Amino acid sequence: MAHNETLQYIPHDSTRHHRFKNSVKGLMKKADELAILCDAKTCVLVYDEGKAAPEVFPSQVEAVDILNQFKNMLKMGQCKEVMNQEGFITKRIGKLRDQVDKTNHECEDGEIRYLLHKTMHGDHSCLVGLNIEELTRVGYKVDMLLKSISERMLKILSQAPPPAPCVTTDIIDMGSPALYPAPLQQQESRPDMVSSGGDLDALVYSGYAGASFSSNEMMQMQSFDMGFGSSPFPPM
Amino acid sequence: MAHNETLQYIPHDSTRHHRFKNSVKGLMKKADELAILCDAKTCVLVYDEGKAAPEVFPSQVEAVDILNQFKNMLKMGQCKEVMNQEGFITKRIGKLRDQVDKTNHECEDGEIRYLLHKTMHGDHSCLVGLNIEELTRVGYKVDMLLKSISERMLKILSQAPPPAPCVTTDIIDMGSPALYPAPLQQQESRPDMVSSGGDLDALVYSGYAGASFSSNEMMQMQSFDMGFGSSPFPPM
DNA sequence: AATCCTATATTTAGCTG
DNA sequence: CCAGCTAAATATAGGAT
Repeated sequence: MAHNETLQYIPHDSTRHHRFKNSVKGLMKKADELAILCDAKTCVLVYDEGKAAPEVFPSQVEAVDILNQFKNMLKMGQCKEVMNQEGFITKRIGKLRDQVDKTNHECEDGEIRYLLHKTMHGDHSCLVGLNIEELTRVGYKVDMLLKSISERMLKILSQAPPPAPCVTTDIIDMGSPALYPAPLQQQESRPDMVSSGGDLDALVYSGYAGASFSSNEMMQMQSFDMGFGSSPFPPM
Repeated sequence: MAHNETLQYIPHDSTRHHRFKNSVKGLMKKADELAILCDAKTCVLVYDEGKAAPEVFPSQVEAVDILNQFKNMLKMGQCKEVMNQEGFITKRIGKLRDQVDKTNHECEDGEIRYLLHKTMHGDHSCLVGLNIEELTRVGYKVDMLLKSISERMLKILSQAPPPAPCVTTDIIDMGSPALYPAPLQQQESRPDMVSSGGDLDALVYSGYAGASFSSNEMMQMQSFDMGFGSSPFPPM
């Protein structure tokens, strides 16, 4: 940076773009140095004005790792903030967290699955009675579900069919069982399930025409909606 | 960095720590410059070796925003990578994504809730038949649930009771209904639910002694487990 | 747009207090 | 641990290809 320049937005496009490129390069280099010299995990994201894809260091996959670590830390860190505000209970909470770690291993998954099951039916009130440990376990389960969904998205996208058939303005039908016979984990038919892939796909687009769930189940599902803000999955 | 120094881990503690501090400061300054001069959103995370809390720029809250934006972009961006690999279908996929945006608004939530409901019962095979749009909607629902859980954790932690009563090596019982009467969203009792807070709490600690769900439901829950990797919620 | 060039400004390592 | 100092190294702006 020039010594007496007033550090404000550069209006001239060419100059600004030039600067952007160089600054990003510099940032990345410094980040790399730091990571190597001090064995630090560093992550840099830079979104150019308006652009959708950011510059990323060290790489997208490593960045995601570090970002997850960060989000995880934040969740646990909320604990620490409270601690600092109320310094006198710091030690006690530390003890409790150790205790939580210990009891984590003593609990079986069954209870958590039950709580998750209830919550998915819309009964968020049942979360009210839980402590950190239990919420974490429920959260973990939910996160596994998210991962499963993400993996499905990736698989579908990487299986994108060559443009030979059936694609103009119609919605893509990658879900068609003819094109993508389900690899799937479990396929025994249960009384509360419609069979699989193709049927569901049809179901979605036909507005429930063939659905076979009870109105009781439907009510439970309706009550699941909550009004929270920003999410990796946009509300659309 | 000295010009001919071989860019490797600095073994001497004091020197390394000094370097760490200065480098972080430099990184942050550069990041700030870049953000101002080019109106870029920048985010820097640096984890010192072993330390739990990273250095963060520009701030924790802004970082979380940018990080969410990044994760969101990645999900949608997986599409782009495939596009680049198969350049000739780029335009077609672009069209399809527009179509997806359009149909997003035409679909009611009901179908998604139904799919989510099935998935939560362990039937991940039903995700196989879905396209990006639908997976995104399911993912959004799940994410709302994660948020709800996180909020509960925060609430519990910020309500951490002063160390007056009942805390030595026993697990903390913040969930006790006497201390934290449920504020709750919905409380009509349904045939498939045990009532709420206190009962559940007891349920968890007593190993299902009073649970009132069918063995059929239990089997469905058992099948929910999946084997995926890293998560903001540690497997414990 | 990407690269090279170079004078100048800024950053940094290693000390010293 | 922090702050100031200075020589040396690096980064940057602006112009040319």
